[in-house]
This record gives sequence, C-alpha cells and structure tokens, in this order.
Amino acid sequence: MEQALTIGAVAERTGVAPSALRYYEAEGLITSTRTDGNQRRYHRDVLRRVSFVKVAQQVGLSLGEIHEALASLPESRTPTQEDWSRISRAWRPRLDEQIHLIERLRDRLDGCIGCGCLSLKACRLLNPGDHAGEHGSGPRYLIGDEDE
Amino acid sequence: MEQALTIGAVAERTGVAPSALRYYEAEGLITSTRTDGNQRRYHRDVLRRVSFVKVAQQVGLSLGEIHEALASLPESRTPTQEDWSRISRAWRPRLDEQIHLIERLRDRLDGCIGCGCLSLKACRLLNPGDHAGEHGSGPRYLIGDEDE
DNA sequence: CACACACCTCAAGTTCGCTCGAACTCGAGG
DNA sequence: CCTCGAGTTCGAGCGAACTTGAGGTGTGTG
Repeated sequence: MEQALTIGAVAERTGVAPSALRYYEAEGLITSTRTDGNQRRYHRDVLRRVSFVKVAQQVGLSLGEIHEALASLPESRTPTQEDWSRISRAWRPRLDEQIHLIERLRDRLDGCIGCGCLSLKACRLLNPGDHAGEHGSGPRYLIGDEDE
Repeated sequence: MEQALTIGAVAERTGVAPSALRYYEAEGLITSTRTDGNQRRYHRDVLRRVSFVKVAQQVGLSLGEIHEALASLPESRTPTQEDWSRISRAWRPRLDEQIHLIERLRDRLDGCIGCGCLSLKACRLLNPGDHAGEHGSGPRYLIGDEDE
C-alpha cells in the first residue's frame, strides 16, 4: 500500500515549513488528498516537487515560473525522465545565462582579468573616461556603465 | 570639471528607476551631493555601484549583503582594483557555490543522463548530499529526496 | 521672465513569499 | 473514552524592495 505522508512528515523531510506547504498547495505547486477528517496526505512524489521548488527558487526563479514548469508534469503518475527533461529543455538557456552572469560578476570582481586590462578603473569598458584603454572594443562586460 | 549626474540621467543610464535610486540612497548603498535647490547630483562612480547592485541582486544577494560589501569601498575616492578585489575574495566561495547549484539543477533536469540511472530519485551522483550533514545546517544539497 | 518638466519629501500602497494566531478538529497511545 | 500533539481554516501581519500619489520646488530653454 502506498504510504501517505502527513504534512509534518513532508515538512521534516524537505525542510519546508508546514505553512509554506499549504501555501504551495494554494498556489497550485503541489497537491494532496484528504483523510476523512480533512487532513492532508501527500504522495511521495511531492517530496521531489518540493525539493525542485526549493532549488529553482535559489536559482532565482519565482514561484510563478516554477508553477508553470511544474504544470507540465503529469498529475496522475510519477514523472518520468522525459517529463523532467521537458522542463530542462525549457530552462536550459535561462540556467546557462544565469551561470554566465555569475561567472562574469566573479571574474569582474577578480580585477577585470578577462579583458586583459589591469584594473577596473583602467578598463575602458567600465570607465571609459579614462585614457587607459583606447583600443578595440573587447568583450562586452556585464552591465556596462556605458559612459561614452 | 567633474560632470554631476542628475537622478534622471543615472536612472536612464543604469536602467534603474529614480524611486529605486532614492531608495538605495536611503539604504546607504549610494550617496549623492545636493544642489542649492536640494536636488541630487551624482558622481559618475555611482554608475558602477548601481550596476554592481543590479548584478549582485540577480545573483540572489539581498540589498543588505550588497550594502555590507559596498561598505568596504572608499567613499572619498574612486575604488581601485584592490578595493573590488576585496569584495571578490569575500564573495568568491558564495558565487562558486551558486554556479555549482545551478549547474547541478541543469544537469539533473537533463535526465540524470550522466550517471545512467533512470530516475532522479535514485541518483546519488548528482546529489553529493553525503557531505551536506557534516557542515552543520548548511544548505541542503539540491533535491534530496532521500527516500528509502 | 515664463513655463514646462524634472526634481523634492513623505506617507501609503503593492507584490512576493511566506509566518502567526485564534479557534477549532483529528487521530494514535494509554 | 480521554488526552494531547499534530492537523485544519481564515485572516492578519511581516520584511524585502520598491512604486505611487499628493503637494510643492528647482532649473534650463525660448
């Protein structure tokens, strides 16, 4: 027989508070069945969904976007690899872009090494008023404070 | 002579609304001088600071954390490479971790192809949570449906 | 010098993602 | 059967990060 999880059990196993789980349900991110006494009982699949929500959130996605992605998962059966793969294909560009963004922030902080100039201050792309970098246009950096 | 930027100019060049700029100032993230008529005038350095705030936010950092980092920059002079490098050193682990997180989400969504297992749930290779517990209450690794 | 438009302050409102409290019910162990 | 911790709903509240609006002032152009 399928073991049904109580809200407390799911909370403990996912590290997400019961109140948050109810909220997610109200938002349509997860579903539950009810006992005769109206208490929620969760299928184990919900653990994966909740974990997915958590990670996606850390990556900077809103619950709305996550909802949209999860909506493509079947409700009636445990999602297959292909089900998740569909989400993957949809998100991949976004995730790649996000990685890129962080890498550039990291590299930029590391002294603008990427573009070969020696300092942020001297980098024409970042501080174009400076006489230091007259040549070329180099890689486009992050958010350029495009000052002529 | 130093050109002083109006709030509108800064808004246009950074893509951040004037209201947000005033908010940032109230929060101590940026500074401005005032004209006789009490209008804000910004030094060009503010463009870099604001851009920095934007990127850091996208990476998932709160204004509080950003404020803390920016607090290490000198107010009286244009920050040098070393000034930014200090922030870099402080943030690098965090940024690296964030990249790692996204990469794992991405790869995991790709169907756990790398390790050849069929279900997300069973995949331990992508879920190096075996170390998670050792670091106290640190971030739980990815999707840890440690079932069974 | 007039005039439009950019700017000012301050308070209140908005959205997101929850949390809390009140008041009540369920359900497993003794 | 009783108890008591875990569960329920509903509405209010909260913190972050802004936005909006009212009511008033500055400033650059014709």
